[in-house]
Amino acid sequence: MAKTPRISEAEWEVMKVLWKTSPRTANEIVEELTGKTHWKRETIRTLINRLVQKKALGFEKKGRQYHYFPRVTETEGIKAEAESFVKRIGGGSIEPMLAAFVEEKQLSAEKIDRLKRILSQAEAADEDE
Amino acid sequence: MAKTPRISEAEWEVMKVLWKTSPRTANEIVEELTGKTHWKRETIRTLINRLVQKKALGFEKKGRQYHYFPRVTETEGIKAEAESFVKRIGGGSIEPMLAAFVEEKQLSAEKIDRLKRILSQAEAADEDE
DNA sequence: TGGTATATATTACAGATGTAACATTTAATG
DNA sequence: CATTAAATGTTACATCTGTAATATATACCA
Repeated sequence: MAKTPRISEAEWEVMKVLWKTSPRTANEIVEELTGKTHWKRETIRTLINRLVQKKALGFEKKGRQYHYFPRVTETEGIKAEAESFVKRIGGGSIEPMLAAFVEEKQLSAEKIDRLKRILSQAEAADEDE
Repeated sequence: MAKTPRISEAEWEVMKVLWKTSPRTANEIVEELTGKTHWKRETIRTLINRLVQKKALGFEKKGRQYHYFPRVTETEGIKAEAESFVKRIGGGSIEPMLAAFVEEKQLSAEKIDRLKRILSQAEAADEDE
């Protein structure tokens, strides 16, 4: 798989729309984002175009309209962000990060369980080596 | 506390040096980073100056030299990054992130334990509400 | 005290990002 | 077929980042 392109913060909002449902036309994307953001149509169009250039989005021409779809999966996107985060904090502790998650209440009981399981696996693998 | 300023990727490397030991002179910072990076002295000086402007660093004049020190703690820095990460992925799952950590082998058994404990606490708090 | 070495300060410049305006193409309608 | 409305495409411009080069101030030595 090719390297996940670097997706900026504003561009991410566009990706999220398409990760939810795709393909979608530019207008549909604009509609979804107007209300969530204060961006003008043309701003959103610029973001879409940049994402196409970066090959994070693809499109299919249907008559006069383009139907956009992601070429990077949400999981790939998140993983790339996570890696950049890890690289950045380097040796730093990741506890403040988990703490931030907790504060933001991003963690349902179910999610917590899944995370614990991931950690347990890591622990087991650790012992192996 | 004032808002943590936004610290770029390259700037983070400078912060990390000072989080390890501070205060330090520009030359000491340069010395530490030469070898780790390929940056020229002047590049590093630029980063330092920008960080001072952003108030992420402070300094004390000692004769001709400045002695720099962080005005943002490492924990604050990590927390800010984490928040930006959370905000970015929004509803997305954080599992790929933990998976990335695991892959990067950033997690010692001890760390894993601490993380599990944080998760357990979150779980408990969850039940409370 | 004037020159030199060494710090710091100013300026540079290209690419990425946020945020749009303006221009062009083309499908649909009269 | 000509006009228009709606897509898409091109250009803009300020700020932030990465990556330096050049200029200036100043402490110390001769």
